[in-house]
Amino acid sequence: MPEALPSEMLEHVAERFRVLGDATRLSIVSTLLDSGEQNVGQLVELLDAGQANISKHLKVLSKAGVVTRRPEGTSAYYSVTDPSLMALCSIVCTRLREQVSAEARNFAI
Amino acid sequence: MPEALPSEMLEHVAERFRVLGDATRLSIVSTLLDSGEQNVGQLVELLDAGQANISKHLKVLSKAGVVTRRPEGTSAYYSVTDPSLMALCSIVCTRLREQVSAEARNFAI
DNA sequence: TGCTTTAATCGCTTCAGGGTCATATAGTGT
DNA sequence: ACACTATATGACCCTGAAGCGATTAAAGCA
Repeated sequence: MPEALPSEMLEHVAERFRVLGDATRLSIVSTLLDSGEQNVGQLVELLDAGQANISKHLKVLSKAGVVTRRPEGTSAYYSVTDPSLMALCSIVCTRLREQVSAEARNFAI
Repeated sequence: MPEALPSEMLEHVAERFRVLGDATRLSIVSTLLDSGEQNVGQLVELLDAGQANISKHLKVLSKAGVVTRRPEGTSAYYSVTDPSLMALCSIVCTRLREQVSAEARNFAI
């Protein structure tokens, strides 16, 4: 019987969750999912953040294989390529909503 | 049309991922999933970690609603109560394996 | 009322990583 | 070659959190 979480993978799985555990990075992937491929400048403007900051986060995301970089001229276009991302986020969102409503029920008691 | 990741939830979703983004915490939930409910002392022994450390992580996990605490005598028994946990971990594991094999293919080319 | 056991908390140190500014690098056009 | 633009990187500061030892708190028992 397979373990729920193989011990050799623990650190890797944690690392993946850590990549997603930052609001700025989530806002980047959210933007890419909503509006499709964007270059760094566009993301900087849309998210109202520092250029260096966005670049760094994009590096983290691309190193993790969440996004892919497509250079074009002096620009770099990024898009989400991780097919599991939507599922992960949607599971977490659903769970969070469940917890909120469960808490509301407890409060009512 | 709903956004992939509602902006009001960004920080909450990130926080949830952050809770799972630690190898020690993952080893705790992994143990609880494999062996069922355990008290703090048992976890300390199984994971060969400091008691204060485990207690702190359990607090984080229980605050996030991932595990539940059941006091009994001077002990405290914890178990996983988040139904989404398995799905999350299994998605990440699968994705990681995909990436590894994809990398292996690229290397072969 | 102590005494023991178990867990939670406090104080502390250390380190990873997020943010920013400044600089380097790379591509484009003149 | 030079200037201009877009992105990446380096240096730095600073906060958050992990880990540890010591202490406290709570439950059970003599």
